Amino acid sequence: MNRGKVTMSDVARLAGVSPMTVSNVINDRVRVSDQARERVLAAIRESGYQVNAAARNLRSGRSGVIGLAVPQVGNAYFGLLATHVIEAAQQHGYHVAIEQTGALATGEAAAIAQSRRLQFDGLILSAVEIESLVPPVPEQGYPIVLLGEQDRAGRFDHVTVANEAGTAAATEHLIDQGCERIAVVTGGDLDRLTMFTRRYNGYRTALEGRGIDPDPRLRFIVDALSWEGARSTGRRIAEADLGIDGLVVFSDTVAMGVMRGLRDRGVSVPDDMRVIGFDDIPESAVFIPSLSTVNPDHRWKAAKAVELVVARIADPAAPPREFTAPFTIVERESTA
Amino acid sequence: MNRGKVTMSDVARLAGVSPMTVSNVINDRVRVSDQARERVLAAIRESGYQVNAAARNLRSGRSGVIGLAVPQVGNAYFGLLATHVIEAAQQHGYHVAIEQTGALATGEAAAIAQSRRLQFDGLILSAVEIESLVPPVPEQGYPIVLLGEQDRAGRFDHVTVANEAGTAAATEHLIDQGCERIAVVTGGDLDRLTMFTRRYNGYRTALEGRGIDPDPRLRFIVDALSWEGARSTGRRIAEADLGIDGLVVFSDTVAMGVMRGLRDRGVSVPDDMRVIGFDDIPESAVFIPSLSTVNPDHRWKAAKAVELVVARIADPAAPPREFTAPFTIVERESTA
DNA sequence: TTGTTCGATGTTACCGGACACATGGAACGA
DNA sequence: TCGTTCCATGTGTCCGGTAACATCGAACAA
Repeated sequence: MNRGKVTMSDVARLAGVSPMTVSNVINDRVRVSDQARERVLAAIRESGYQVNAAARNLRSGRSGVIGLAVPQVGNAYFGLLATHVIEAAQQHGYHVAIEQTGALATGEAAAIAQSRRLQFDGLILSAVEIESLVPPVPEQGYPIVLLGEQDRAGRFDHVTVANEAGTAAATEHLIDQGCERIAVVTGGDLDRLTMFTRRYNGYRTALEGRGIDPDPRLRFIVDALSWEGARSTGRRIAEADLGIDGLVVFSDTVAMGVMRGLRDRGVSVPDDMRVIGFDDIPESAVFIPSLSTVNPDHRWKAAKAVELVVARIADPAAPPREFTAPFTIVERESTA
Repeated sequence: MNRGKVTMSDVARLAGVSPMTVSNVINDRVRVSDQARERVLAAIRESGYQVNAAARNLRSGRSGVIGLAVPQVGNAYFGLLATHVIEAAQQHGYHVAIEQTGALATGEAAAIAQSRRLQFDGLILSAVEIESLVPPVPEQGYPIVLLGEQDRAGRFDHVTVANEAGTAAATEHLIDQGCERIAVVTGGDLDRLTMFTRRYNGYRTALEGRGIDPDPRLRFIVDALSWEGARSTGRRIAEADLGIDGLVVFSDTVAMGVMRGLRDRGVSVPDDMRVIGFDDIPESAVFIPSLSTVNPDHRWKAAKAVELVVARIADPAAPPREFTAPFTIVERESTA
């Protein structure tokens, strides 16, 4: 049993055929006689041959790997996403390599460049700053699928979630539960049309649809996109003393941090204040109290994104497509 | 600005030098005159040249990528680990590709094979089943560093956590807080010397050290390594009605699931029962109640693992080394 | 002046596959 | 019997870099 240094020629010699026949057997390309095939397979087994991905890649121009760039792998939401993407990619015969962007425009640009450099056949980019990339995405012609975020310019395939409709439904759920002073927690600045803005708009739309006038004082921006940032925001909300009895939060992780902050100040969920999140990460069902949320079919999203990348790899010239994942409202203790 | 099809020869032609000089500039290999270097750099900028990783890899035999294989990326602990490994690898000029093993022996074997096939220069394997691999790890000679788990046969470099000592300290902390009937939650079967067994042993050792006779009825095996499995185990513990007032759990995620199960049955933490976990994932500080736990310096672990893999890539023949991460006990609400 | 040395740069071959095309023999029709 | 067709397999080349070695000119010593 040799150690990785067996080449195709070695196998060919062992099997008494030409290297090309070995290649044909491996890739199942053209018809090979059963006899030759079996001799080759035996030789492969015997020698422990493994194809050299670099060589194949160099010649064929394909690596069989698609990149997945997310802000942070440590975040529960992205971890969940990654799991599903890996599964979906497997079904298409692709391998997934995960990148981190740090939720920065520079990180996203770097991930795109890196993805090309490492010969990934395509990239699924869970972008948050794609709009602000300067120059506006230099990498035309390279298969990129945006996940989660939309691309106003329509340059990319993308799979998005029902940001507005989902948040609106969440807000309505709070209203249905009897909440009358519903606050919202969002992030970033609202000048740009980011995920934050879209979800905030969903909140407003729902209130207005029910004849409630949105109170600007009830809009809270997280101090930072971290556990601590969410927690301190929760404290701030508790201290604001604005008679808030319902809270719409743009993500489950932040919602949990906020609930923790509320708890720090003695505010009880759902007795004093009902809270609903967005994402339905697994932790949400376990948290105390368990968190009501919007579930944007993760598996569907991942499968669609992979499907789109694979299609684009096959046909780089096709017009970009857009899909929105279906969602459902999950009712749990936090809004009981 | 061409699109990724610029080769080194193109750059060379543009700069009026030979491809080799371009290569030398890029890799900073031998002395190149400042004049030539600048012309080459200008040509690279102008043409938008990017090295073809596949070609470089094929010729040099190195990819600059190290693999990180973990049971599931969706798990908070492994997500955290991945974050730190990515950071540490960056400092050594390496890129990280993440694999999933599913915590299965077959998955781990596949990850090793895959890692070689994809030309990763080395692999950091967060293994749980490495001992049961048959044949006992076929991939000698390939740089593999085990993370978290030990390797009894001493075949691999590994970075482990203080499983026994950490759990013992956790148990002692409960005793110090006044607990008298301390149960333990572990996983898998205890016949093999897995992480579960080691942590369980730490629990026993601590009890015996304090003159307490371990009661076998106070040993609970999680129903499954999932949120639901942990939760139902928590319910089971509550229903057991064994006068338990302290609980040592082998991981934070499972501890949270268990606390959720306790809560389902009306058991209050820490009033009725104190709970301590292991890992100190970020969520533990946010959970309600916040979870006391053992913190096995994640950053240190990741940095060490990367350091080991880099060293092994440099010298495959060096004798395997072993390191144990330092730990601290973090006291929070769950044991207050 | 001429030979030596040394640093900068060019030349050659090769890494390990896969594509395009060439070849050769069996099967078949006329 | 001979030419055609077709299928299985082999040959040559190239993918885009880089290691090893060759070369060339300037600086220097004798």
